Amino acid sequence: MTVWDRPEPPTRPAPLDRERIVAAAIALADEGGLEAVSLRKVAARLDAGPMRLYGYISTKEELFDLMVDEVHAEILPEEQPGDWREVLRVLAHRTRQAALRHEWLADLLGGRPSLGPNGLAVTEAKLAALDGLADIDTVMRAVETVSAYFTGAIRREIANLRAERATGLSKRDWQRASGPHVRRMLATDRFPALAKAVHDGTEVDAEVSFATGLDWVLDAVAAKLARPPA
Amino acid sequence: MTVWDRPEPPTRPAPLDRERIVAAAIALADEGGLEAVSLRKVAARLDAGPMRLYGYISTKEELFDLMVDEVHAEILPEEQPGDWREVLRVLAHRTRQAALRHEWLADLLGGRPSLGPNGLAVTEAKLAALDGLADIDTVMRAVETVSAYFTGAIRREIANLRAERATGLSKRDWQRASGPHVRRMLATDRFPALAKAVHDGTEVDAEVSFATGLDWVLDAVAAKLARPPA
DNA sequence: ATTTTACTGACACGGCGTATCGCAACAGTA
DNA sequence: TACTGTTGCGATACGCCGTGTCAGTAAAAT
Repeated sequence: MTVWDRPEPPTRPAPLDRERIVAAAIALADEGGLEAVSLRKVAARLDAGPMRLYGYISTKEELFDLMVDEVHAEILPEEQPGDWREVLRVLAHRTRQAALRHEWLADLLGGRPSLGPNGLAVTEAKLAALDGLADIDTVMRAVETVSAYFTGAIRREIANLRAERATGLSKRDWQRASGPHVRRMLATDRFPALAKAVHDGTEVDAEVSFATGLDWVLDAVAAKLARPPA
Repeated sequence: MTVWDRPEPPTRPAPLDRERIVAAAIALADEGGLEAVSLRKVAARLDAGPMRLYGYISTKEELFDLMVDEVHAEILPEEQPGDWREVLRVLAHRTRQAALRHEWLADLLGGRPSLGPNGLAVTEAKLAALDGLADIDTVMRAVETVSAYFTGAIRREIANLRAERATGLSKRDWQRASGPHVRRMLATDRFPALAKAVHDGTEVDAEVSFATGLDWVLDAVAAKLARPPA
């Protein structure tokens, strides 16, 4: 039996692993948002049928969890510099930057506990930075408070960014309430303080605003660390 | 032609309005979470075909916006008592309570700007509370910072609550890392600070934890109000 | 060489959001 | 009272979704 008689060995399907699946999903999400991620499309990117994925994940939600954990790897800096304040500040900013790179992260942030290896590593870094500076409960409260702040701030920032993009209004115009609906509402003078804020408020860079609020919260933490609880 | 010959007049479909639609959607979401809300099911509750809703909303997202605005009506207290701090604290707690009543709110909070009448009214209340206590930009920063904190904190609280419910673990057990995966991770001693926190941390009531972090942030705001920015 | 195991992928199911469009009920006119 | 214009309802349909089922097959174990 010569070579010519023998068929080629059947091409085994390209091997799959979670890494490749997650990478494909992230690529899709980066391009078209979370809603562009479907198991069918992820599988198609990997030349596989949708059902193939169920060997690696058992639910679409799990895929999202893996995606978030993957981004947490980007968030964790190689080496931690400086004092606790610097560590928390850097982690907050890196999370924000990750969300600007991967806007879909804003949809997932805080939506489920991050128990993946990278998520845990980030939490570890936060706790380690404060370790020994106060009793454990205060430390945990501090980490949770800072995290809650930047989670919420990032979500709002991305939400506003999308709204601006969708309406085609610049941030300045939006703040000036150029949207017809908001303008009409403000004209009713049922919202005097809001109207004043929109009218007189300075345009602020999103990053500056984020950093300022973060500093306030860090100040608050510093105050509690200095004077441990009664 | 007697009555008996004439058919009854065709029953005109029960009139619809946004209020009834939103109420039906909220009921569905309260029962089965956001994912239980489909235009088809909302319409079915109102004895209507799905397409009927498109006269009142043009997209499912708009329905979500209306739902959020409706809950904002619950959040706004009838009368505002006390000083700015009290106002912000009450609004934060009422938002949290609304999210405990309507857990799906956690999925939507901060996801889009709240420009409905009730959402604007809540923002107005926050701004009005601080009006005149500092320059406008500081006031806005304060409102945003507090809002970011409690948005993030509420999301985390609901996320944890769901995780506990899903795993059947009590909060205490979960904090003790009884989940096999987390326990295994902690055993690797790659997360010493986290392990210590889990092991030595006191169990804290969610509301207390929320209130504590909130007070810290309010302290930070108070400090900035006292000493206006350079 | 044979049996067992594990995995793939085709198919199917039920549900989804929403575009299209014929039709029926009302409002206005003569 | 007949007619006409307008409105808006709902049946149908399209394409997509997540995922259960299951027959087939290739690898591994015997």
